[in-house]
Amino acid sequence: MNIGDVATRSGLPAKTIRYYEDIGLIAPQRDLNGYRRFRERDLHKLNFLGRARALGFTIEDCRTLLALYEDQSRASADVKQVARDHLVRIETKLADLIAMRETLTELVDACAGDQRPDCPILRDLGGES
Amino acid sequence: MNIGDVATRSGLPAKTIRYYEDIGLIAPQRDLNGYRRFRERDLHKLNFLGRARALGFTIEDCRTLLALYEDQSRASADVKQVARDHLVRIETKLADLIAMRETLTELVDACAGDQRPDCPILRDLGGES
DNA sequence: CTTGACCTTCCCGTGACTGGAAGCCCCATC
DNA sequence: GATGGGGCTTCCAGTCACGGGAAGGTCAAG
Repeated sequence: MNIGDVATRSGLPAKTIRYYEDIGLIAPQRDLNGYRRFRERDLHKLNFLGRARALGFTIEDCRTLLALYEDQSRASADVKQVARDHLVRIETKLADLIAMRETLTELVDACAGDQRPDCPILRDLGGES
Repeated sequence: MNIGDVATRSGLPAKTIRYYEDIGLIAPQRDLNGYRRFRERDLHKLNFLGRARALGFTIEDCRTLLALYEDQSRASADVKQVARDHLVRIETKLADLIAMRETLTELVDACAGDQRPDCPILRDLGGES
């Protein structure tokens, strides 16, 4: 398979796949003409990466997870720890976003949204609450 | 006031304040020695920016909001639109994060987290659901 | 006069890509 | 055999909102 094929089959942009090779997540072979040659194993890794990224894992998390995936003597505790740490990051972000949403919703609701200049949103941002 | 003073009083790092000048959000005067000289008005703007950023508005949003703030003939509808657009972005991110949290929570709960290699998290990422 | 805290500019790095330019390679068609 | 078009390659630059750190000027205190 060439890069275009794995791009289609993995759903990842070719650019991203090249990037993943750059940073050492995958190591496809090369044809004589310099083209990357992907095997099923590479495609499988890319799918793994796509799913992990979709769950919000960082690239470094992905590197760790991929190593654990390929390590038959891993302890599931190590995998679980990576996932749990990530879950904590997600919870933190969620809390931040929920707080923002609450404040913003209040402000938006309080704003008339007409032609007049008077605006509770700007009053709040300006510190004149 | 020098930059250190406004940094303390606004809660923004000096680096950030210089950056805001770079991109034209503020325009403090200069002393003869080249030091930035901030007046109350500048500090007020920085507080405005700090609050807007804390609500997750992008820098470009902040630029728009600041312009509206200083425009006495603004329509509150314009402010409201910026806020509402931002709210939509937040809702989208929230939905994404909540979906991630759900999947991750399920996977973490299903993982024994012991010394054995068997792991539902890796099975899922590997596509062997 | 020296010390140390401040200030200045400048450049590089972050994360995870994305866009684009310049240039091969391969296959099909005329 | 020329040509056209699509796919592949590398490399460079940009994104967003700063942060780190170097090299050097400035200022007030002791």
